[in-house]
Amino acid sequence: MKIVTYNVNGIRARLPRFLEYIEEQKPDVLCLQELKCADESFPAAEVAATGYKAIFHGQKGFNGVAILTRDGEPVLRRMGLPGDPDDTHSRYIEAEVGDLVIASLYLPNGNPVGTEKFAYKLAWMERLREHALALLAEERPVVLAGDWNVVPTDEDVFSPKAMAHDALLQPETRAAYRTILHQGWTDAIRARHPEGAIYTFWDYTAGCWQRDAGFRIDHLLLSPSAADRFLDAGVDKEYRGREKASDHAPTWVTLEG
DNA sequence: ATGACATTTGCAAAATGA
Repeated sequence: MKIVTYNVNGIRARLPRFLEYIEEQKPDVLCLQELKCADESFPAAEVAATGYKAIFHGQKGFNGVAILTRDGEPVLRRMGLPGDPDDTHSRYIEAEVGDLVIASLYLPNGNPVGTEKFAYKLAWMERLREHALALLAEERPVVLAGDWNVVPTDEDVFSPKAMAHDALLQPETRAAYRTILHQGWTDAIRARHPEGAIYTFWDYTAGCWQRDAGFRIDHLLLSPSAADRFLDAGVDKEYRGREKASDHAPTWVTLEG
């Protein structure tokens, strides 16, 4: 089965791209981020017409996450991470999909470094660390899919020097990501492509797409029993070059079963 | 770089992104 994470940068602005992606790739599970719409503005009728079933956690203007399934339907487990009842951002949704647990997450960007936005990013990652540990304790196949807003290593960005001051590359950001990984998760893209650059995001500005100045920030983390079923992983890069594309490309893993 | 470009809100220009 093909499980995809796709930061759409506005579900309504991206509707033609989103619908053609479903039509062409027919993913079993599609995790979306940056819906940028309130729940009442979610294009439910257009999604229903595809035959996919969706659960979503929207927010007016920014954020917003969803999980869509081709067969059956996602059964909601939680919206929002535990650990901060005052957090109003719609950045996490988790569901049962068949025998899998699947999360669609949109980790805070955190720029600029040294502000409360960066502190919020690190605090959110600490809450994710705790929740990820609880998920592992269930000893089930789990996929943590999303826009992590983390460049794990210098190999994962076109210019570590140019981006050295960015929140996505900070040592604290990378340490927090590694701490989660080392709980026992498998980074599916790196497992399949152990060497070299493989990007999932290209900024709209400065001709970044045209000169392949990208970042690897969309990740699919597999629990041990999900990793046992690992088949393949990749980036549907071609979609980034289409008309009115998102600045992210769909990023995927295939699992047995 | 208070930058580039894109999206949303709301109807101008600010917020957000990475």
